[in-house]
Amino acid sequence: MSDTTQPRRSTRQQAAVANQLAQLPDFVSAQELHAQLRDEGESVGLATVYRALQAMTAEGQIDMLRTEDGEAIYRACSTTHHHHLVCRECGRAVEVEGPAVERWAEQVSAEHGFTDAHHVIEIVGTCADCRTV
Amino acid sequence: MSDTTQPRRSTRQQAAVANQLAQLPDFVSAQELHAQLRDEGESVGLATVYRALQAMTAEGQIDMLRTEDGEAIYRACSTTHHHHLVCRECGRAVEVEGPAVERWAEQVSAEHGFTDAHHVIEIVGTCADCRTV
DNA sequence: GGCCTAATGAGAATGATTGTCAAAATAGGC
DNA sequence: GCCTATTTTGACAATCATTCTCATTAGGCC
Repeated sequence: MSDTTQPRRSTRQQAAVANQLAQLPDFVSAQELHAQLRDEGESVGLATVYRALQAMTAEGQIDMLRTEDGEAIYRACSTTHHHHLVCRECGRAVEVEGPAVERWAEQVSAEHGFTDAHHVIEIVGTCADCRTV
Repeated sequence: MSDTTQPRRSTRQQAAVANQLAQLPDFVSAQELHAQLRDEGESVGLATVYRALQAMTAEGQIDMLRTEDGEAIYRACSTTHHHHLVCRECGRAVEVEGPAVERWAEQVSAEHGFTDAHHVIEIVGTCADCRTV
């Protein structure tokens, strides 16, 4: 049960989702993405959009995170490993890196006998713009 | 909308929620908290549990964050801050601390003008027991 | 005690997400 | 190009946390 990453079949629908996502600068929810595709005539079933997003997330091709109210949002992601600093008011997200943290995570995992470790870090705060309101 | 913190009326139910939360070392979902209260005979309506948790979160008395699958979980603020190292096979979780990471998170937030920042770190790996299977 | 108003609770409503399963599409061998 | 085994799709039902509704109950205060 290793990550034998068996490639999925390539279909019009999956391509449409990947394409749309690649052209969007910001995070979108599955629902929004589905609506956009429909508006562009590239109609894809809602369940299929969810499945495509799940698959791409599992394969690490896109980033997924949660809004303050629990909705999952997705975005095409640069190949570099990074984390997010999200504003709890406006949802604006900043990508941040932290080599020190990467090392810490590796070390902690190793100390406890864990292998093949991945980690997720989310920092939520109030950004300067929202604070001054 | 400053912290005019107009005090809510104090009721048995709110006290029960606050109390229960104060005695739990870790995050719990509203559903779990509701079940626990029921089991202890201190029955409180589910909607009321949600309302109490919302109010306490708004007043900054407790922390709220989201699990990977979007469920809201809550914890009394005073608990020692720590993170989790979770096995992807058996679900076993180890609590870990990392002062360096805490400092890093604070620093990154400040650099980008974010205030009042909280963070969540989850490390997922395969533990020694599950690897040897 | 009695009044005013906020808080409660039971259940309905909401809304994102996931499951179901027959029909359609893909990859590969011929 | 054609056929077949398998995967993927899509419409809709099902799930499940969370919120809403509204009649009833219970604080706070005189």
